[in-house]
Amino acid sequence: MPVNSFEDYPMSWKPDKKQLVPPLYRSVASLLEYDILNGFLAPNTKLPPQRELADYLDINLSTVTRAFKICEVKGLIYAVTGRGTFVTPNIKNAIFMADSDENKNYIEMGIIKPLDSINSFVAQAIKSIAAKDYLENLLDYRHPLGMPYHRMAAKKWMQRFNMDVPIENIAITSGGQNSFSLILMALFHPGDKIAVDMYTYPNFIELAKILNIQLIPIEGDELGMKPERLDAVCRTNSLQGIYLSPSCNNPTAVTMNMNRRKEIAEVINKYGLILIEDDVYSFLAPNGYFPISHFVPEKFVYILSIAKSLSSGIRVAFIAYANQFVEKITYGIFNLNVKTSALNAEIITELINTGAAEQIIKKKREVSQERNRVYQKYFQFEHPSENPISFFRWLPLHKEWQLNQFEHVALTRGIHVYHSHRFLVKKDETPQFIRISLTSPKDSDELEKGLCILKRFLLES
Amino acid sequence: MPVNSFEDYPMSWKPDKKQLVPPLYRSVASLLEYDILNGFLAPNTKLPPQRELADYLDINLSTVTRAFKICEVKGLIYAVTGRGTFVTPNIKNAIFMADSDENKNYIEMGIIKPLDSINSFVAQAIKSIAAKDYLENLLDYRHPLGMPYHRMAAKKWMQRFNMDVPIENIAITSGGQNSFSLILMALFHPGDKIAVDMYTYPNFIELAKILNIQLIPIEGDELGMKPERLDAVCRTNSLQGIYLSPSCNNPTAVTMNMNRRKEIAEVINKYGLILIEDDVYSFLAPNGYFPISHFVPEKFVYILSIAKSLSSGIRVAFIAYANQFVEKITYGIFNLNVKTSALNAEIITELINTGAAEQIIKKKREVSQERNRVYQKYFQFEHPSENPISFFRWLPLHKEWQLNQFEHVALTRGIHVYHSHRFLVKKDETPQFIRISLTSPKDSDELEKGLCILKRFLLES
DNA sequence: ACATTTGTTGGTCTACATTTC
DNA sequence: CGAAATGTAGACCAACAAATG
Repeated sequence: MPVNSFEDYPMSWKPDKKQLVPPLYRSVASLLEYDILNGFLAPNTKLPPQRELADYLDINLSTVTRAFKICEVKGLIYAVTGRGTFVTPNIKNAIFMADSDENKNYIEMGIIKPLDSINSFVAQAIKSIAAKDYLENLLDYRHPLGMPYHRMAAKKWMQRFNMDVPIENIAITSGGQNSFSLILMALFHPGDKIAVDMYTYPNFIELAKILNIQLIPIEGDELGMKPERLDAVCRTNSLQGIYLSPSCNNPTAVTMNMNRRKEIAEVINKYGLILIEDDVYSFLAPNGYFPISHFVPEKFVYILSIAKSLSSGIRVAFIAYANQFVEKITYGIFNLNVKTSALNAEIITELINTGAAEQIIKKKREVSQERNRVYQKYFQFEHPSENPISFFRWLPLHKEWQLNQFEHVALTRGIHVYHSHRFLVKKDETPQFIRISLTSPKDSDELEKGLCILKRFLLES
Repeated sequence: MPVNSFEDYPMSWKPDKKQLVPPLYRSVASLLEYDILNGFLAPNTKLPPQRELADYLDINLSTVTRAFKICEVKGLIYAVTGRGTFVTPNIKNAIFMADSDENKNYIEMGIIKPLDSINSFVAQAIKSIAAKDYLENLLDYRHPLGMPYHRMAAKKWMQRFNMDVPIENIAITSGGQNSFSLILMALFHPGDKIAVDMYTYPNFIELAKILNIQLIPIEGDELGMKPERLDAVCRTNSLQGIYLSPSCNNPTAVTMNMNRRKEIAEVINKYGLILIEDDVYSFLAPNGYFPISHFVPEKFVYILSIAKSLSSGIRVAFIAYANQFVEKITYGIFNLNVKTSALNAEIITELINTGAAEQIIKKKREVSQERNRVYQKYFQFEHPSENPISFFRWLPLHKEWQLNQFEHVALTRGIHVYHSHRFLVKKDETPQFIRISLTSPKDSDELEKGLCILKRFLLES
């Protein structure tokens, strides 16, 4: 029996008690789902406390908890102990190129284009491969992890960035994002927890969400993630992995120095975490740096996408991994993709073996350096461990904004940029930033025009 | 307090009660996991009944249930109501090409090779594309779902098989398996249930296992899955989807006739299931057949891989889907792969638009027909709805075998074939079969040699 | 600083479904 | 065929933990 009458009590959601059929918790969940999906409950609505609902419906508290859990897993609501349960605002923060981006009337400084236009080597490589007589060898089912010759090229390219592993521990995948999918599926389970930087690559965040893997943001300082914070979190939570991009963290542009890498590696080893090291920006890092994976020999997965460095459209990445993951990753590749097209791997192999790859990254570093020089005419670097030739910059925002509001107003001014909330696992009101892509404008002039608009906009607002 | 003393009671697993720390259920689960992973509990060991363990450990029955559930989700054990709980034998049934398959001393009739060797058109297409001046347009980040021109080709190719949808409902993916991953990730949740044929494509089974999606096998007859059985299962269970391959079911080679397709579609619509239609063998089906998707316009996903029909190594598939899935699938592609290489899509587009694709499948149908003629010299078709030009055949086995035992003995005789247990969701002792690939032997002579060995082997054993 | 609000977690009980004998 | 064995599912309660004011 309900203790009180709720007739004139203002509850934000009043499910019809008569509609409840066993199993109760599922019944409640589907009523809630229905009301959210049909717009009867607006985004951000605070739902009644679980106890109150339980009382109103004359069922047990934990029955309501379970019902809410179902909706939370589906992403319909989110709950905060002590504060309450809320309807999720339907925002997708992941960053991808839309199809309709062709004839835009703004300057692109949001997504990070990889300076593909300065690069005619790839088309050249395709032509030279097409002329070869072993073409048909590239067109069958064999070598799901990559042909030995391609894995040799991958090894060589990794060595270029101070990562040295035998080809038995290397596989070819269909790009960086595909590698993340593979690793999260093959080495983790739903419900597992992975440590990430406070500000993290949004596409990794969204992927983890889809796979029900929980990300735990760890505070950092100017040098990146703080080892003592990581240690503290590991001590009280059971984490399974950690995702890092130490060459040039996206979005903060921080390059982690060798000392910090070693400290972080120590904590990783101490708690037996699986390290997922994303080294897509390795070609922008100082030459002598070793990957963190180097110091975590038992539990690393190292991902070297070539999307930013060599070619974005070919969809190839190289991954290297510790011995104990060989079987699971092999099986994961079978199950996720079967294999990556050997033709695509051959193209990248050609670039690496002819030395074209080296020329491409040399040129990209030069152009990016030039773009950063332009940036410094308008804004300054914040601290010395920011990567000086990063493709993007991270600028503190001094006024408080809503994500959508800020990005929208910027667009009406003629520039596309991203607000820091896209990069947060939990959208809190920490200090705000914007990420500015320097490589997406057509040329330095367009970049300068964009930065000029931005500077004026920030001064006015 | 335990009711009995278990000192001299023969329990197959006796965890140390003193090692239990709260939370109890997790503690029990990790003790069990430890003992399985370290070999103290052999595969197929029957664990003590949950009640007995609970009594022995002096904890509640459902605490043990929960502990076992954790291990079951991890795939360490499996439970059957009424029979007991058992340690999972560590068998991977998925079928993939191993790297070491080059110089084998047996005739390959296990995996299904797609007659790639009769096909030099693909290399030709690559050469012609390499010569084109728009090559660089294929090499960037744009058009994550596929360039409009490529989706037009996909539409055209689908129309060839009586599937007609606008290009807004079509996307290019990185092959059939990649499409399954995409669909299971984007449209389903862990714990969801999907109906499948009693005998199902093993790589779909393994993928579902990784993603914690439960497959429910439905009985069939000579025409494929029985509509009344599907209806009965849907009435008592809440299913979310169904996976079918009606053009030529793998492994049974059954082609579903139009009448059965409509009956199945009716049940699918009645219960609002999501249809996953795998039409990789459409090019082997009679010309006038409509896909089941045609009759499920609100809830279909139709997958047209070109791995068997046009080229296995290029890693491209076309998918078409109902309007309501457009957003989720688009977002899923972003998160899983970002995009599929436009170069690869261009190659297939070229094949389709030049008419080479049509020639390839014509030739493959002829060769497959010839191979089936050879097969009929040794064995007969079982019933009229088996696809007469299937790349593989499904042969009843009259003696009872263990999967590994049978395949191993066949190998020592010089032939590689697959036992029906690989295709079962639950390995029961139903009537047994073997799947024989007709297209993997080099030529008809080698096939004949293989069939000869097989026939002798089956007669002797 | 502490009591209050609110969500989370673990353990228990009971009814039920499936398989076996 | 029906009783016994065995696993499953739903609901409830109590202790706990995090946020709030």
